[in-house]
Amino acid sequence: MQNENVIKIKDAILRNNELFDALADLYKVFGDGTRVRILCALTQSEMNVGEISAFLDITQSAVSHQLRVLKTSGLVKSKRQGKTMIYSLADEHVRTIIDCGMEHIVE
Amino acid sequence: MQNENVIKIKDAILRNNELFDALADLYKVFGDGTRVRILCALTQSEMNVGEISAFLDITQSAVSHQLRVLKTSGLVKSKRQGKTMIYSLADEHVRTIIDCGMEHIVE
DNA sequence: CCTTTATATGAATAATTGTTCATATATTCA
DNA sequence: TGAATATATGAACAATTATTCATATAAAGG
Repeated sequence: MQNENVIKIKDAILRNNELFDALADLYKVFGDGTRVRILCALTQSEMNVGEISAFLDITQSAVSHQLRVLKTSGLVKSKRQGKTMIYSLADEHVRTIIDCGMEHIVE
Repeated sequence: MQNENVIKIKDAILRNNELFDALADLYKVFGDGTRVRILCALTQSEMNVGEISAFLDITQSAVSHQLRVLKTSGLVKSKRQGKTMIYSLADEHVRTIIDCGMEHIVE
């Protein structure tokens, strides 16, 4: 009894559900004070882990854990430079999303 | 290697801790599938609780709980119409923030 | 009033998550 | 190679949170 249209509609809903979940997952990453601080710090300039840690006064371990979250979700990228790892924003979208939120806050 | 500029920037960030927390709290609200669905539904048109519940196939209680979160954080508003409560987006920022996230997703 | 319908809310539970501590891995340099 | 430095990671713990179930409140109509 599953005609083509029903299947299409189901697919559409499924696709949308995945989209919503992806959207929620993205915002979840921004929904933590430490991660927002790291991202905002990186909007100013790229930094290595130690610098971020010192700059934001957060333990190295916590920074490292959160950087992994940020990298996994594609918001930051890293490059090795000798013993240190330099992190930077993955793309301009990150800046845009932060700005979007800021505008709502300071309204 | 903490020169004056670093210290200044650090102070600025520390003073803005409240801002970052506010920003994180805002994104936290978007960081849940149910709430994103509700918000997206409301971008189409205002709806009462029962309609949202049926439309998204979520229990009335869950919808009501999340609507409270959304209202407390200023993302939706409500008006009573007889026995029903009609919810709508509080302002255009909500739409903008969702669009911002969408753009990142579908890149 | 009493019943029905719509919505809100409180308590309990399960699941997720951020930090810390200890330790592992990786790179440089003596 | 061995020591020192930088970063990553795993386990454990505490805290937050989303849902469910039961029930309370609120409005409308008889």
